[in-house]
Amino acid sequence: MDFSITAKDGSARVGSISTAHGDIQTPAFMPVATAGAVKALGMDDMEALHAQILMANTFHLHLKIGEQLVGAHGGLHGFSSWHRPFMTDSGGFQAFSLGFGMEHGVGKIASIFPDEVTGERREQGKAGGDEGEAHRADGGDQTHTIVLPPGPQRKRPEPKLARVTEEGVRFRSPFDGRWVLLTPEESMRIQHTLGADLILAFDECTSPLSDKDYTATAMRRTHRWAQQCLDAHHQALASGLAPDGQGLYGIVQGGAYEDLRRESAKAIVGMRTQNGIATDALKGKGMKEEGCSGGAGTMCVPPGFDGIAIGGSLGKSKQDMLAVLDWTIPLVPDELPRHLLGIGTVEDIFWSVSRGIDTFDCVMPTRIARSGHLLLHPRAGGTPRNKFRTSVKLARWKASTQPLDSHCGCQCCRHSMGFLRHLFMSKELLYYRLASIHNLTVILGLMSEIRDAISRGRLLELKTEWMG
RNA sequence: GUGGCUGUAGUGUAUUCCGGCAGCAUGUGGGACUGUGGAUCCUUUGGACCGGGUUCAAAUCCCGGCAGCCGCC
Repeated sequence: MDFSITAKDGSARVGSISTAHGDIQTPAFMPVATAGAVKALGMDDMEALHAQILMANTFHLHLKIGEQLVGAHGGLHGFSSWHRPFMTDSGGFQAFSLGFGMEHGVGKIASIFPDEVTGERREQGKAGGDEGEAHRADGGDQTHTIVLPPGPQRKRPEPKLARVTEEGVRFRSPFDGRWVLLTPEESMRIQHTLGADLILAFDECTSPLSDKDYTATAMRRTHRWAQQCLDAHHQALASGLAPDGQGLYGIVQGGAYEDLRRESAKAIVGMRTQNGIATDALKGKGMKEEGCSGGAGTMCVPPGFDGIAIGGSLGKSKQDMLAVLDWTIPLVPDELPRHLLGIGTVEDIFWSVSRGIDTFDCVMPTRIARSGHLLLHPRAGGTPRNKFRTSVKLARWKASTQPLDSHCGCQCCRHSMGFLRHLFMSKELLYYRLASIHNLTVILGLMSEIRDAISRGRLLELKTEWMG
């Protein structure tokens, strides 16, 4: 993959990520296609929406069907018949969120503060917080067990478990209960087989409720994993086990702690493959980045990550998240594309793009669609106050003969709100499809407006139009 | 025609025997949801078939209607 910038407006930039399956104009939003399909929508829909790239999920594809079967279809592209770019998540986040975070209702940005995890993890995290290479040989002793008591309202009686060791994450599959071990090498192998255009390093996403000691321990472990991912990836590229041109993003962690975020950004940005493979495939990048003009057969600096993703806990508020971006982005060279994992409300997109983020993936538009919320363009009444959304089930829509946004032009907005509310209340399948189309129309349309505005040097005006 | 059983939120039920603040589920109305969760959570609303009697007090006991179900003629 390759990345080039074509216009800038402040720190915001318009660029293009080129992949084997086409280019992605940035800033871009990736709809999430967890199991290879965007829920409720078809590939024709995604093309009509002008989606440029989809985010699929290693965790689900690995556990539900298995990467071998996907590979036998010719990878994600052949399997799903989506012939534009794909990105895959590493599976690390889900190992925690599906077995951990969701039990407490804690997302990437904490808004509530339930009881923290039990003391066992804390004590061990503290005891192991100072190691480096020393523990790699006996990772078994470096076990962090995260045990979650069932919440007061939970019907499920058994606490969930996620065990983190130097080796990787061991957890119970939420689908069939079996024990699964995910490691950096395994995540890379799975993602190579799935064959997405852009893949992510395997990382540990800590909770916003984790203390600094544990966040630091997890971050440094994630850095060691990142090195393993980078090495495994270049080995696979060289041996042909990974698709040509497949790009690997490193992930910056460090929670909401400034020194940790800076440490992480420097580590990930500066990381270079150590596997010593000097092939033609590797030469170009190393020479270009470091301005080396060595002759054939010589390699000055081995390649690092193709892009940088910002992940993990983004703090306890929007301000915390913006601070994380302000600490991290200046340490990422302009030449690398920057992805912000899991973020994607209208406000977040504006704040992040203006700080130099290039790509987003987020379940928000499609998930809230299915639970009855429709996004509002400013011309249809969207404001930060209403979070640019309305609820389709509000009683006031019951008798409405008007569409949500008569200027929208999407399939959903050809129908009256009264009809849409009826579909939702009746749990008609058509509702999920129409609502998902509408919400993606709004978000992908916003990205298009943003690219256009940056090119014209009027991002601030556009932001004012939307945010007031 | 006759005997028995049953009538409790929009729906399904608990409490009835032995009278003492009518509970639960679902639905309705409002809210939450950020590397997926058609899930889930919070909150609000809403009820003793009708009429009479006994009692300090009736969903509960008694009488009469009405309705439904089952059996018999």
